[in-house]
Amino acid sequence: MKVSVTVDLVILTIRDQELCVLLVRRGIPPYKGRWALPGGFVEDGEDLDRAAARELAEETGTRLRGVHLEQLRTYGAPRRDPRGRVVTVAHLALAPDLPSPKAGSDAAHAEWVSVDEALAAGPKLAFDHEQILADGVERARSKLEYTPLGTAFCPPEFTVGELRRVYEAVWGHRIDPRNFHRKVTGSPGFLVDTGGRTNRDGGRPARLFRRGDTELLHPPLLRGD
Amino acid sequence: MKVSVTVDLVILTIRDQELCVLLVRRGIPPYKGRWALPGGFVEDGEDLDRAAARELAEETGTRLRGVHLEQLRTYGAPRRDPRGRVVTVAHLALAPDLPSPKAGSDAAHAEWVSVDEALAAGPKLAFDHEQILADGVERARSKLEYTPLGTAFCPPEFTVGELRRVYEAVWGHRIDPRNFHRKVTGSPGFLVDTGGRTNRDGGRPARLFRRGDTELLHPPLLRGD
DNA sequence: GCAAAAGTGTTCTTCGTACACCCATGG
DNA sequence: CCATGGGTGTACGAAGAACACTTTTGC
Repeated sequence: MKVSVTVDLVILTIRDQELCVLLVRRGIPPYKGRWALPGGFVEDGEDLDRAAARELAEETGTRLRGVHLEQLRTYGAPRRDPRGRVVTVAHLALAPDLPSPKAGSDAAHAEWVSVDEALAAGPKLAFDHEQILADGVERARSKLEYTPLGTAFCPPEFTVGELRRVYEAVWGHRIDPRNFHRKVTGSPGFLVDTGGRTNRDGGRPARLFRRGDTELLHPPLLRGD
Repeated sequence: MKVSVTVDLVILTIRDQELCVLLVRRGIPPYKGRWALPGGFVEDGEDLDRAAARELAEETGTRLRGVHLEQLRTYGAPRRDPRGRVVTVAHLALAPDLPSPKAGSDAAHAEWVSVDEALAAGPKLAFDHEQILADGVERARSKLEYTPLGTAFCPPEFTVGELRRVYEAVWGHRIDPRNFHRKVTGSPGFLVDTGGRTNRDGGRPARLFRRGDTELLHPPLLRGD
């Protein structure tokens, strides 16, 4: 049996201290007028990860510098798309706060929406995208515990305070700044001190860091909620 | 673009203190004579999880009592199957030690193979099944840390010592029996004391337990390797 | 009695949490 | 001066690691 295969993207970022997802407004049926996750068909001869990267670049209008992209899960319920059998390989992307999609670009129809708002009661999202978004958010929350992926939400150079506010936005609660500082600076391979300083956050100037090369955190940060 | 979609299964169990995977010997090209993961095409109107459950039942010849089944990852490199574009949704199953596949049954061609042997150097497996198996084993190892899924390898009633030997087989190293005992019996919702006892393991009779209803372990067991 | 496995107690150390306190800037 | 955020020190308690020790069976 032959089916169509698409990739759908859960692209997360932090804007104004809130976890946000990139959504597009559907212009044609089915689900016309509803929000949907960006995505598209896998092309001939194209690997899944490659298709996801292509869609990500098209929708955000950026190169993939510093953006984390991974496969999330595949959704293939028989009637998830009323037009026919479509299996979608969902991917999760974590991106720094990108400039808003510009009018006139490919991504003009895309908008950042607060995750809380997108998942609020009521069928706001097309297809099974509410489930996909919820799975993506849960994956992101849990990956921040045992990987250094919080840095994927930050610009190339960032302060410990900025990184902490990322974790606070994703997990939805306050973290003790003193203990967080000790934890991340003491975790080998997590952060690299650039030697630079900034006072853009106010108060005493803070050290600037780049992400380190570790993939896993030992011991993990704890959500503690 | 239309493609074929299959489900492939990484079915793990413990036999003779070793982590084993169920493999089938391919009788037709491509990769004729090589080992492969069991699997098959997703049928019309069939959900992915349902297809995986059907294949699992067919290959093991058992109902799904106590067997854990979850989606693993999707593999869709353009040339992973020389016959054409095939995307496979791999699933991971953890099963208690099942009776050996009987001659004459659907699963007569299937055999339990040690994971170490299946992943040893040299191209023993068909397609990209070596990668899929490696991903499945890694998923299983890591899930045993923070979920009570070690019990999925055990019969309905089991002793703490039997459960410990499961962890030792999966992680490949010894665990202190005294600390392990305290850890699992003290973890709320992990184990339920049936009141029964057995001396099938020799030595002092051990309490028999059933799995509890928790899905997550707080705090996790640690691999510590 | 001896071997083997179950189960308990104790000690040491590591690590998370809470919070007092000092530092360096802007206004 | 004060407010704001950066960064360090310390004390308490929970949990992991190591291991001595007792219990209950089979042989």
